[in-house]
Amino acid sequence: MTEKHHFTHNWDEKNKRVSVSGLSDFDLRQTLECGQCFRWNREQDGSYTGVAFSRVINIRQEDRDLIIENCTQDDFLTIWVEYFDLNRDYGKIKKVLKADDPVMKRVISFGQGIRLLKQDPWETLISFIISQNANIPRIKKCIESLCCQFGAPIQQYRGKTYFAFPTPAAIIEGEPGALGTCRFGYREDYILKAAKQIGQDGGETLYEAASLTPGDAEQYLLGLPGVGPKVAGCILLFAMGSYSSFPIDVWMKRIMHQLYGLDEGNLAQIAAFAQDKYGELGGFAQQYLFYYAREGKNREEMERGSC
DNA sequence: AGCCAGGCCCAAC
DNA sequence: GTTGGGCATGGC
Repeated sequence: MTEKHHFTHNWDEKNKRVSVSGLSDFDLRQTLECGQCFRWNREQDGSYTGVAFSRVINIRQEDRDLIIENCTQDDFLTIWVEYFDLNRDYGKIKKVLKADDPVMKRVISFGQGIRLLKQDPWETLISFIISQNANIPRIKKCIESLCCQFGAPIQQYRGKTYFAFPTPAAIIEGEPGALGTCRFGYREDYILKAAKQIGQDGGETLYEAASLTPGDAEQYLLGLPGVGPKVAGCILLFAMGSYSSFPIDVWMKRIMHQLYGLDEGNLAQIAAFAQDKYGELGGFAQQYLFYYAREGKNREEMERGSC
């Protein structure tokens, strides 16, 4: 019994273009700019070009359609359907979260088209080690630098060279001192140690962690250098399909205080509240809340700038 | 200029 | 087991 498809797709083999139509609850911009991923760049025409799983694509949305350029049908089916979580019924999820919760009704209306991307665990691990005590523009720069320095070139696309996310071996065997040019600061040591540890078995343990129970997977992740509860939560949620995971950072603390009156300093209280209120859907709730928190900041800045 | 950023580590209780 | 200071760096 396969899951029901909520979309149809066509492909143009000659032009390497795949068109997806009939999507609902999908907003490309919200999905790619809500802070879960760092390697997508918005082009002049509103499309996005990015790299995941060593493939370069350009993607744009027109109403309920997606147009994916530089993409074979095979890649669409084996990579991008899962990456963009196209088979999940987000209408149902939002309905459950909104039931008897006016807060979530408002929060979800802001990010109604967010999807949880299914990303690569190794890339997600390193990306969120980098993310600690940094802001999103800086995280993007660090990752870009890492990929340019150590990643394998994939292809020239529209005049630019795109690089794969580097393997652990590529990072370990890179030019001594090259890591320093990425400007990771104190995170550099975590990254090098993580690369050594993960590279030891070719990433096997990390990739198998996804099939453990969420609790066991979290315990494994917490043993990696530079990985604490928040980073582990992001890896579980964005790469391992643990959708009950509810990563709590400074934005989440603030917004949970603002919206639900919880104590910002009491991490355990916030976690327990989320577990109780959102349960298995915690990860989805977390993304809507995080987006709302950051959108709210952007709104304030716009308002300040205009007067 | 100075505060803050998708926190974690480690020492001191 | 909990708490708090220190932490490289750059965005804003």
